[in-house]
Amino acid sequence: MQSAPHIVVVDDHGDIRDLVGKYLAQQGYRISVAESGTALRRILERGAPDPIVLDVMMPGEDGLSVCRQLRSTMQLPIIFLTAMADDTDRIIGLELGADDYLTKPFNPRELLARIRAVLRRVNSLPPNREAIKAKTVQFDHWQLDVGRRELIGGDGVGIALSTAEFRLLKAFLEHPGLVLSRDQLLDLTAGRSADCFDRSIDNQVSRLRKKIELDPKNPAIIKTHWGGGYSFSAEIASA
Amino acid sequence: MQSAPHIVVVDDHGDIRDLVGKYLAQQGYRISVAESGTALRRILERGAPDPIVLDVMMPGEDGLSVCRQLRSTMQLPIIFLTAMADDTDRIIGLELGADDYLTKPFNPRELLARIRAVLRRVNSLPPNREAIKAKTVQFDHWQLDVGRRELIGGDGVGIALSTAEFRLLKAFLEHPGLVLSRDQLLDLTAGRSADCFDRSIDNQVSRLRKKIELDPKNPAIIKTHWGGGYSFSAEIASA
DNA sequence: GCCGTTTGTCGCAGAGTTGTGCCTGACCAA
DNA sequence: TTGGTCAGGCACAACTCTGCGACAAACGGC
Repeated sequence: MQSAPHIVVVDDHGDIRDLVGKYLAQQGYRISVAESGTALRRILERGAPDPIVLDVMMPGEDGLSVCRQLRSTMQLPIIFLTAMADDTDRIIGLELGADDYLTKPFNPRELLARIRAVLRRVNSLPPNREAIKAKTVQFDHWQLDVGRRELIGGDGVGIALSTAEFRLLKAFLEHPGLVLSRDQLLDLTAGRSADCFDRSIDNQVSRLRKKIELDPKNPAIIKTHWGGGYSFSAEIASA
Repeated sequence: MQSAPHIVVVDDHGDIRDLVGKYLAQQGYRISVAESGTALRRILERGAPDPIVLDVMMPGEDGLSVCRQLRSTMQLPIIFLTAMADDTDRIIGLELGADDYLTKPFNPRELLARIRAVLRRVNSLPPNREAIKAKTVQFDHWQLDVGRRELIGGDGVGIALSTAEFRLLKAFLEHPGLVLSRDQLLDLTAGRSADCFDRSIDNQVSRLRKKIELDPKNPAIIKTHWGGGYSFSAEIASA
């Protein structure tokens, strides 16, 4: 959680700039807005922002050419806004190196979700599939059957895990001991659903704890790091 | 600490100039006041100040145009004062290159906080992530596990660090030996909360010392530089 | 189409952390 | 030595973060 990310919104419509800017500022981001590619370049001179939200359709220089030009000089995450729901344009945008796109009219919440996803990806951990090549993994008094997505207790009794629980547990097993932020966990659990409220991770952790911890109130396997995230602190042995 | 920063307050209201000027002078800053853009330019001829506090609404030439003109000729931190609580205007200010803004009526303390934040940003140290690419760092009789956010003592016993403690220690490890001012430390520890009273750093240092120093009363690792800040003076080896 | 399961969201209460006030003691300059 | 400023440290308060129960929406099987 470094200092708040800096987002630049580029759109020729004042009302969209207002709406988006206001909403994102409210969410704690540092916002700059620009009405054209030229104005954007002026902002960029004063330091690189984290992601850029860029309208495709603008009079004069359009978003695609701005993107093309930016990409040639610097590595910046770009999220496109486009009025055209036509897939062709989406694909062109992504081909140019956009990290994501959104078609108007859009829900501000969804934009927020995309932005967070992009930011997550930028700070993402390298994957570590090695740890889990094995068919079963042992930790604490459990044995995880990766294929069956099932936990087997010391007494041989199996407990079924839901998809999300299994993904979360796998993310932990692939990065044992590390303190993982909620954003990283969202990323690791293949945060397919563009959900933005990372409190959902809290809930998943809570549910998982209820299944695997002897005493869920005093968790011994998944530890909480106040202000930091969670870590998996049990010994792991793959078989 | 170098010589006190020089702040120019530009507002057409005499009472605000007095109030703000008096308060900031009391805090140890060198203050100039101006009632208009013309007066500001006269002050600027005599040397560039550090930040400018600029009212948006002024008769004649307003703050926005003053800002636009300043930005075209020199690189100066600008903090806007605006009576309009409307977010649109805030964003317009940022678009023009303001570094921060404040809506009237404002708390002088908050203005102070913003000024300090801007000054911190201007004097900020370049980040030095290289030093800590390694997974663990050794110093004194400790070994810091960066991923686990844990200190391991010579006896192998781990000590958990809180988020703020970990950030502070990391800041020190990334700039070993350097005397870091409280402002720089606030900046390095991602001083998210724009709190102005740097005594909080003292407290963090105190808490950290209690955890890592053999004798917290006679600190050997984190040294105090009277009137200057703190420095990390242990040998560091990354593994 | 209905129903059970899963999963995200909300809201509140509790826990832990972190900032602030205040006092004491250390350091520096006359 | 004396006065002033700055740092250390304690304790409290405020704050933020987290845990979790409850609810609702989404999903999938039948």
